[in-house]
Amino acid sequence: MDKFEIARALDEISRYLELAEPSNKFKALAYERAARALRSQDRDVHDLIASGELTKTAGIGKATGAVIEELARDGRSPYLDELRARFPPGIFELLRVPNLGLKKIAILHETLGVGSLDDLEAAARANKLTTLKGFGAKTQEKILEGIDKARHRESRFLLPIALEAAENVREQLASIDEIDDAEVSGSIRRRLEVVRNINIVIATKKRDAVIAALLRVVENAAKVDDDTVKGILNGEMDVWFHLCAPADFGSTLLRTTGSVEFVEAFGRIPKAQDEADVFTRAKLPFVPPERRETADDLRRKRAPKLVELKHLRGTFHVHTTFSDGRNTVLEMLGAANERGLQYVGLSDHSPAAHYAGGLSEERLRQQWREIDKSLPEVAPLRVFRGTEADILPDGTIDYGERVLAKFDFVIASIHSRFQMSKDEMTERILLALDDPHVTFLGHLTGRKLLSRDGYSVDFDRVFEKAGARGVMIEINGNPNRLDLDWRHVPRALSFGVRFAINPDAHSIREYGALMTGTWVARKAGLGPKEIFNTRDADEVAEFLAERKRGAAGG
DNA sequence: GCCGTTTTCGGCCCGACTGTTTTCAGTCG
Repeated sequence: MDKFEIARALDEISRYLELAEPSNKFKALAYERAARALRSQDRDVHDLIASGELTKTAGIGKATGAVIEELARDGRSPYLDELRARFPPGIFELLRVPNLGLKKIAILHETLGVGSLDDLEAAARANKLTTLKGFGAKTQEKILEGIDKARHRESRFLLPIALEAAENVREQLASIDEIDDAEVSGSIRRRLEVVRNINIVIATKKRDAVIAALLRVVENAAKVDDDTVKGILNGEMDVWFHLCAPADFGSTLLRTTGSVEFVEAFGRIPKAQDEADVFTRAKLPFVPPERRETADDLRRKRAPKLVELKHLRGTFHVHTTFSDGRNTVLEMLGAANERGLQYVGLSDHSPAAHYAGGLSEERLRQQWREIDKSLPEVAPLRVFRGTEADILPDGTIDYGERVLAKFDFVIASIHSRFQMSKDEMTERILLALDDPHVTFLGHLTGRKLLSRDGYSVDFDRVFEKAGARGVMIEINGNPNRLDLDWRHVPRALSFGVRFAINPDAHSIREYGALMTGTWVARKAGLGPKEIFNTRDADEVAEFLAERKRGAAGG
């Protein structure tokens, strides 16, 4: 096992310990810390073990060290196996219920034997929860509502997860000889941030043979009508296959890509093998799939040139192990280099974000030394020193004037007090936008797709101020956030706001959020010129320096 | 379970909020 797999196992032990020994929460915390300590190690875990330095690492002691050694050597830990055996396999699915944490889950399991959403619902409906210590009528009511939310979300999927599943299915189709062509359509092709099912268009001249073959590709496959087969993937995701003749592939692709409103506005769909020809024959300008949501999307006179991943020359909003990232400064910079980026803006958390390991001034200086040390190894990559600084409840920016002036750029984000009223929240953000050190506004609404609504805010007032102050609004590409929502972008544009596509990367892998962020920008109709990080390193450096001078000069 | 030291126990990150209490516990970020 590598360090990340081992760290995941340690996190799992930690979660089980909160259930198994709720009175000793620090034991669980110790395993969590050990996981974190391991992730932030530069060196290979097997080297650390061989040299005897493992347990000298801060946060890793005798017990956690022994578990790490077992996992590294055997790929399993008897201690973890034992813990798993003590609880029902689905017990952590209960965490999907809002406001239900491990402490309460432990009580529910211990006293009522609750081990799944179904168990929990039955217990709540039987009015059994109110009898438990720490639970009351309101909690029981909220849990019942929460179960509904958890179930509702169960059948919806984040775009990258659904896309990957869909592409896997499409690859399997390649082995079916009778299939001439296959393409993913539906909301996945439109790059909608949350989708409910997979749609795949299949071109074939031998319909019956393909239908027979499809029955083996997905579970519970069944013919809906002559052209449609429906099935289930991995026991959770609905898959629809749309069969058509090769000469009809383009038209079927258009029809099943949707949206329903867009297709209705399109009117009669001419037959064509190629989708672009469908538009030509209908005497309509081609509309990229991402832009096919409303009837208006068809009426635009000129299709704008949409931004593409390859246009992004660099990126901002990247975390490292100095705060809550999982890869070191060098690893994050190296990965950016491998992606062919010209520049990276590192931005770890500020002190107010305690839970995320926000950086003190001393830790900042250490990080800057580490950046300097790493630069020769990642040349010619340019590195900008930034921060993701908390917008405090009163609207001031964490760190304060003296420290903020030292950064090349500042991303201002809200990480606390989400439940303020709309007016209070708006005022808070407006005040933050007035701080001359702020370069970007981070994840504007704080939403987490499928788990948490964003806080309420007066968008127009925020856009107006951001436009006036020249503060760019981040399009956070983290698939869980995708915040700013593409639906709000046109309004922001009308106030002169500019954007940056930021990955909010907490690991090397999460640079992938540049792709999802680009999808959002495309859905919003943005071109390369409207995205700050399509500019080259010199332009960006000049812009940031100029802004800094403005902040200093007042 | 880990760590440090005023070495072998006591603290471990913290503040807001909510619902449960009657002074606090669990959850969240």
